[in-house]
Amino acid sequence: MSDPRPGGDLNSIVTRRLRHVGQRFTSQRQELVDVLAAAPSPLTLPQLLERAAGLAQSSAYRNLAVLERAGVAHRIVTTGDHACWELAEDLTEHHHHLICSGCGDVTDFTVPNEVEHHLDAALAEVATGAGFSALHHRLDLVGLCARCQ
Amino acid sequence: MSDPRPGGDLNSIVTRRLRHVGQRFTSQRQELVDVLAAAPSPLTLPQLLERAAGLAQSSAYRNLAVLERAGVAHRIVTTGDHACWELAEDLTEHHHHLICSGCGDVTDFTVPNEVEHHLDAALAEVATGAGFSALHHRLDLVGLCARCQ
DNA sequence: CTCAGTGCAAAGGATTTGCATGCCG
DNA sequence: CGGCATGCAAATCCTTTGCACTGAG
Repeated sequence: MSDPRPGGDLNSIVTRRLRHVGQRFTSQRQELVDVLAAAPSPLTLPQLLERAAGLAQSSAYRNLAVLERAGVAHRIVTTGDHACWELAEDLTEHHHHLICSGCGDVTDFTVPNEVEHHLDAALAEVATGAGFSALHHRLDLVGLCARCQ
Repeated sequence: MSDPRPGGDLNSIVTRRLRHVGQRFTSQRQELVDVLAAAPSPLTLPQLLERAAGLAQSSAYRNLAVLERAGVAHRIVTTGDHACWELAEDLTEHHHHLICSGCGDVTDFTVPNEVEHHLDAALAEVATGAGFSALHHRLDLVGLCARCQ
């Protein structure tokens, strides 16, 4: 909704990241980013195609893959048939997902900073102990949404 | 490794749960459960087939689906090609996953009770606020394992 | 004898890829 | 011009399903 970041800034960040992996910021990629930025929740490929008219399915997949390699988009695997896509977390803000096991819908949520900090500290410890270099964590709440109960 | 639950007990729990959904505890299902119980981490279907010799692929998929419906096994979707399977959480103990984005390997880990409690409390609050009836949460740490760094 | 369970082979379906064309730089 | 980007159609590959057979109760 109320995005703290001016629209032009997002574009230049995306441009930079794409260039960093040797890719251009084409109009199709622009449209995908716009649609993802406008959505309140991650979108499946069919949902993306609905909102971004005129994109070929294969090109959408290809461009999403490019955006993911560039660190602009992020793919979420669900139990549903399709994967979901959202903007990379550092382009939005750290959040988590409510996943409805009834209808497969995904909704964003956040937890208090204090909880996040506890979590981060604990995870950092685990990662170190396992010789694991952590990139990010993922916290989902699985259950039934209001409509599916 | 050192399982606090006597082997026979697991069997009778599984038998009961299967019966509850009108299914038998066949030798193939027994073998799947055994393999899952012996594994230190979730297994993909190919890994399951390696360890449980002589199972037809389709039967393995079918039986895993049955075990999942019975609440005995749990399917984990990863970014990798195959889904992973593990025993239901109430048959093991609450844990989380280290997911290597290099090789796709999944390793179990736990966090201190105190952190879990903070988390549970915060999640319960979120769920209530969203009219969401939570079943369970999922916390994964994504990064590179020791071998892939 | 009956019916769930099983194996094989074929179907399904999301995602990927090959190839010819269009367009930006 | 050269090479990336795109669209279409075909290929991939995990997973599911149809069908005939086997085995437990």
